[in-house]
Amino acid sequence: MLGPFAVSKTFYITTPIYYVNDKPHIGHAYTTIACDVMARFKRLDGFDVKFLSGTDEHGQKVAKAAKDQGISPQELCDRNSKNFRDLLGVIGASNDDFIRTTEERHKVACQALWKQLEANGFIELKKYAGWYAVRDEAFYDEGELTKNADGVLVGPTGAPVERVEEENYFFKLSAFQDRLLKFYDTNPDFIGPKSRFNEVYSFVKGGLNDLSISRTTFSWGVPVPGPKGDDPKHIMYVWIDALTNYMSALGYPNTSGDYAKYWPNVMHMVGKDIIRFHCVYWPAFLMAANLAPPQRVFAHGWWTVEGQKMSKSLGNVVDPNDMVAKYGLDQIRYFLMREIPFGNDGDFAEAAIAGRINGELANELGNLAQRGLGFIAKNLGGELPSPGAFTAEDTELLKAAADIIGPVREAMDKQGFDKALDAIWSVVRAANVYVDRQAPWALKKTDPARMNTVLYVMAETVRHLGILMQPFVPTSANKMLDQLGVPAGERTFAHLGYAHALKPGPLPAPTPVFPRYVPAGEAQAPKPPKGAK
RNA sequence: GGCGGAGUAGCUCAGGGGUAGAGCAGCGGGAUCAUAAUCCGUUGGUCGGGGGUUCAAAUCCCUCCUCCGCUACCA
Repeated sequence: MLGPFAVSKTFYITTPIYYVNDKPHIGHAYTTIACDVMARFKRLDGFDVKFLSGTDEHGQKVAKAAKDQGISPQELCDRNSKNFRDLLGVIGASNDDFIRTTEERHKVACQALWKQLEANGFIELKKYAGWYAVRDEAFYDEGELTKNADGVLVGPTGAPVERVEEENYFFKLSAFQDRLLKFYDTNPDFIGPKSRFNEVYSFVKGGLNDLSISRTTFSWGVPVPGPKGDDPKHIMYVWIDALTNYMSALGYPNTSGDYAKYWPNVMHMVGKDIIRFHCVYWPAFLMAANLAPPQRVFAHGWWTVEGQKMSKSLGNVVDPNDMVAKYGLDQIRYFLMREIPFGNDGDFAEAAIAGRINGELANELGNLAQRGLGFIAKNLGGELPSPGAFTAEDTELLKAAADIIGPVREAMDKQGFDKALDAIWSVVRAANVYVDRQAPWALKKTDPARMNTVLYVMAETVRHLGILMQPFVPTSANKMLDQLGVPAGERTFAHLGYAHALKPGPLPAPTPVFPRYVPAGEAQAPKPPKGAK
């Protein structure tokens, strides 16, 4: 199956904008790593890629936090936005841009979109009276309220509510039910995984209410544009502000340049908590402005920690900095992409992480490279030998390594990271079997020419694996390719296959690429070999 | 309450009318190039319970139980 992006060869991928009041944790890292893997994969596959991340900086909670700390909201945003920007570096993200909703380019884009929606007749001013919870920044219906133990009226989240009468602008979301359903029908790949598609579909089918899109009770936001400059009373409320970031970063309302190049060839990666906003509101906003909806939204799951929900009160919130320091960056990236089918929830457990690192990265892949390159270093003076004629076994392995990009690409087009790695691992395992069967250490005495061919086939297979693993473990994969002497410009998927095979000659001294992980406090002593007396 | 998903080996999961599968863990063996890694073999399951359709059901139908997601509503 061709992916939705196969036609135009540009690919725009976004993380959500992270709320500056939050502290970066493994969940943020997960979303961003998934985007980064996609972005790197598409670049290696010949796409012109733009990868965006950023921070969401408006709202009452930010204003209040700043006030509590005696600083301006902008100061607070500057400080906290940096935490997320720093995280990108920590996890090796290759983003091309970083957008902040307090930037001028974003204000311009939001106001332009607003004016377009207004001109098209989809915004109206309505008096609204309702129960408002400051803590949740949300209105609740009368029926949703309960009295808590102290007799205070609270919303479904337990947040106290107050009666508020406000004049708000509303977006006529209700007008889009049919158009959205038709859009889903004709774009069955719009939402992944499939189960989320069905949820969104049935939500829209159940009917849509108009959406309040402005606030007058606080001022930390993008001003609503009026006929003569900004409306002094209203600021835009959350989603119309937040979602627009994806277009602000393309230069909207300028529809030439990046906008023309990348929109709507975009994929939004989101957590499952914000799927409705991306799959219902966002396409509706865009349709209302005569713009094309995005091509795909993928909602990923949550991580528990050792089987428990991650929460501040449990004190088990995983700091990405700690994890990277403890296990290694590529190791964490690999674990997060490999452990679960993307879209499912997963468990961030020491035993599982160690198992993946040692069993797969160190033992199977890392050791494969090291046993081959180490052999060449020790027995052939570090010279990659010239191969002789290939046997059926040689050809079979080389072909498997060269052809696996097909299934890998197919998996990646559906964000099946685990499936892609599964496919790559079929080659890793085949290569280890090959080495055992060919036994170059035995050929050393009996048939050195054949030994040379076997070592060459090994090295060439590792070259393929190095190229294929770059999106997932960029540093380590490139280290592998360095050790094979593969030039930096010859590491894309176009260089898979025998046409770009390794040239015999001197290689740098090999060192193991994926160290084994030894849990802190555990003895370094390895378990005794099987059959040891 | 409604809609949807799930329940298969110790663990994580795949399969979806025709002899129950993979990875990990376990057990046995081989190899000794390598990060004590690798390779081969193998134990293990009346496929959530019950009923039905069928020559044949993990698979289709009914029903019940348990878990999860979305959604609605009541006081």
